[in-house]
Amino acid sequence: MWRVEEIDRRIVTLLARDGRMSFTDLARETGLSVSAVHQRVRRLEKRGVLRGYTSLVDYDAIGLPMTAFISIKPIDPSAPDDAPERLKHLSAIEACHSVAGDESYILKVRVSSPIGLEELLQQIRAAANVSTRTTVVLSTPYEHRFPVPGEDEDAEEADKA
Amino acid sequence: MWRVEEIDRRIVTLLARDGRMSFTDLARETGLSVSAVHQRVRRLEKRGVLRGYTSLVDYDAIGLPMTAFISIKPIDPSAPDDAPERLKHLSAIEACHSVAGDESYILKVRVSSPIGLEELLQQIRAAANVSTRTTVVLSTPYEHRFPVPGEDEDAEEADKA
DNA sequence: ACTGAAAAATTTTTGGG
DNA sequence: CCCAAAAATTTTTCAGT
Repeated sequence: MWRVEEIDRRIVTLLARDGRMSFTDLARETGLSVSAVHQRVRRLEKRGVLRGYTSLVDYDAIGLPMTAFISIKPIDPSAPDDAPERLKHLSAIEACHSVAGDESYILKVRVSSPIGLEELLQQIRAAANVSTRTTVVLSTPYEHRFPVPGEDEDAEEADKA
Repeated sequence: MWRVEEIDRRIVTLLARDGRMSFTDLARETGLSVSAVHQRVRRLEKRGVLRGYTSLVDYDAIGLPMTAFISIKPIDPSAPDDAPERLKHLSAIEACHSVAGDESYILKVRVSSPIGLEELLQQIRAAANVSTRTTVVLSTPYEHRFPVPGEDEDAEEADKA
């Protein structure tokens, strides 16, 4: 896998901060011409570095105020593990991560109420033949931040002297 | 909190699927005029239902191929709990959720390597005076899906007869 | 790869029902 | 809250370096 270079990285960062930023603004921020950034963005899209764009939604406002993480474990460990396939019709599941550790997947889900969560858990257990462990989210101080590679280094000016 | 009505919900869903969809396309999909959808989108933004827009990034390509969930617990339970504040300067932390259960927060992080994760854990423990429990993500079958309220009901045509 | 500029399309404003 | 149309801006294409 190749390394995304400086100016492309800047474009990706800007679009992560504002997915609708115009090419005009991207050009101004990067010092390139409009057509140059345009070309770069299209290339980043084609190469899959930019996978798409989305809006950030207030889930309280649309009637899904409850978030939870559900860890799942197969009841029959010898059965083929196709849980993601079996669960993907459940639209409440925002994400599905395969993980190391005692359980096999972590799901992030959004539901309308405790009863909605209960029903979802039943559907998950039935669909994938798994046991579940649920962690309810109480609040979310922050989310959807953009991790920048090499930003958290401790001693950045060590080799200046 | 008021209820987002049908057509606004459709707009939100469309923009969740494609955050750069044009007003022209939104108008066609909703059957409204361009200015009507424009007005509605601006209102949804002002009311905070649409919180913003972002690009979906391939973290492998930008040098952050490793994802993990880190659960944290205060070492001194009597100290004031300002962990989110103390941690938010760490850009590797994509999200911070306060949760019910044995631990107090779940962090989602992106790092470049196992060593990067080790260093991040040290920084987290030092900055927030917490113990950590880490679950490494092996792969992500899906992510960033948009949960649609009322999509997972089992018996939808029960009261038709 | 980048630039500048023309052409095409979209966004935003305006005026009015 | 809705539409239609004008005005402003952006996106997209393209010839040239």
